[in-house]
Amino acid sequence: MATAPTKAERVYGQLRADILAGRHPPGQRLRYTELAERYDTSMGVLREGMLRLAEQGLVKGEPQQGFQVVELSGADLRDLTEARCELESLTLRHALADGDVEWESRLIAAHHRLSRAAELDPDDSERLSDHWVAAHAEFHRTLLDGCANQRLKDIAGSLRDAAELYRRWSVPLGHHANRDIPGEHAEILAAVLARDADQAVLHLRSHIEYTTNVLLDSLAGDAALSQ
Amino acid sequence: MATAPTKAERVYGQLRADILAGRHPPGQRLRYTELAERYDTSMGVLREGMLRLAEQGLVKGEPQQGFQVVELSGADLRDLTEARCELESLTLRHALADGDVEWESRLIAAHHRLSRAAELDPDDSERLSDHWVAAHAEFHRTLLDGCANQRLKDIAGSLRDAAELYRRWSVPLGHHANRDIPGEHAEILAAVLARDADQAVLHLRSHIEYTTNVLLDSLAGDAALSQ
DNA sequence: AAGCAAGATACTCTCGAAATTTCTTCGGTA
DNA sequence: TACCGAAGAAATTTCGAGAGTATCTTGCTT
Repeated sequence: MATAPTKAERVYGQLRADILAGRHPPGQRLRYTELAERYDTSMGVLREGMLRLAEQGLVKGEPQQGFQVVELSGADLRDLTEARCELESLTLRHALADGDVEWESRLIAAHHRLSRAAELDPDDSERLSDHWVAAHAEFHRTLLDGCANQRLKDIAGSLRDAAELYRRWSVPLGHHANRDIPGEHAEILAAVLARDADQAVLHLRSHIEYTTNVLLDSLAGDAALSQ
Repeated sequence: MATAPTKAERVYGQLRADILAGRHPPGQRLRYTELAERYDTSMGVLREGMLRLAEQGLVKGEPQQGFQVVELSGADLRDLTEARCELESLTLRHALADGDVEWESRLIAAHHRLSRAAELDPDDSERLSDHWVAAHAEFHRTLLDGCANQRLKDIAGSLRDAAELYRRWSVPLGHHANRDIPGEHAEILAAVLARDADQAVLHLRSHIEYTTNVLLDSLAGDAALSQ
């Protein structure tokens, strides 16, 4: 059959993508009967997927009360940002130490694709375009990809996914900030190509923290996400 | 019923504990029919547990070929150790910055319990005693527990679990090394109580790396684990 | 010896029953 | 009348067994 990847895998992937893309809002209860119809599958397969996502921290599950998408909170965002800054800095330093010309080439390519992608959704100028989001994720993934330590890369990746939820739900409120995101990416790239680790880490950290500060500002007025 | 925690939870916990304790050797295939009898449950709940463990990286699963305990390799141990050194150092610094007297007290208590625990199994002097292993894990967990950032603590904890597998399977080969483990713990504790971050991190790193070097030496002769 | 087919084995998925939680209704009391 | 609590009903989650499907093994043919 053409079903080489198992059905559980497909459902898991769709559920994960839908959460990350914001099609299941934070805090929303994930009921089996609803989702079983949406993803055309049975409860068992759904349960497997939700258990996996719970293990990743993308959904939260209590013993006899089902699952729900994790809630967003300013306190967690601060923790998350701190962890990301530390982990991405660390991994980037390793990438600069380990990465070869092949890696540099892929990074330049990813940067070029990102720089040519339209940032805002053509249909809804209040939201980021899916294409740009994908290109952005790919640039940052490639940035750390030079690191030879797979575990560090995996951890940084999972933290980045967690941050994606915050970005999806808060950016529309803060994108007006007068900010040169393409310029920030260019600075990171230039420092990497110059093999200047300190400078590269500095730019990467402020890139990460800038986004968080914008989000925290926009969250500040939102009681549901306070503290 | 007295079964407040769900059955899937119980089976998952037992399976995880059995793997960590070495009752399922690395590389061993985990067949449903065997385990269903061992844990007195059905295939469905077993599958859920294995999927969760796969997400953690404790078992490996291919689409239509079931699951098996992860293989050990020197290369992965090096990556793991590097990651642990970085993460535990980082988290320990945060703990020293955030931790209060309550934390210090718990750490002293954990250290005392560890220092009074018998290191070797009374029945089998080639293996570490379960009691000592538990006390050791608790000391290291408490050491990082002062850190206010839950995400950093979780990551450090999961890396520590992964390392536990290596310890379980390699220590019998290397415990002859002339090493003062209680002294190493005491040095870490003293530096923490003196609030000397640099010194504490230094001792912690060498504590972690020492164990790995012993393991790598013992793995070197074992072809199955090379590279 | 290599290739192929049939049987055996193992994994994946669905369906339905059991157990638990949550919601609703009803009666009592201040 | 408003509020609190208990009992029953409904909804939801969890668990288990069997059908379906893929992979591996065995033995035969070329």
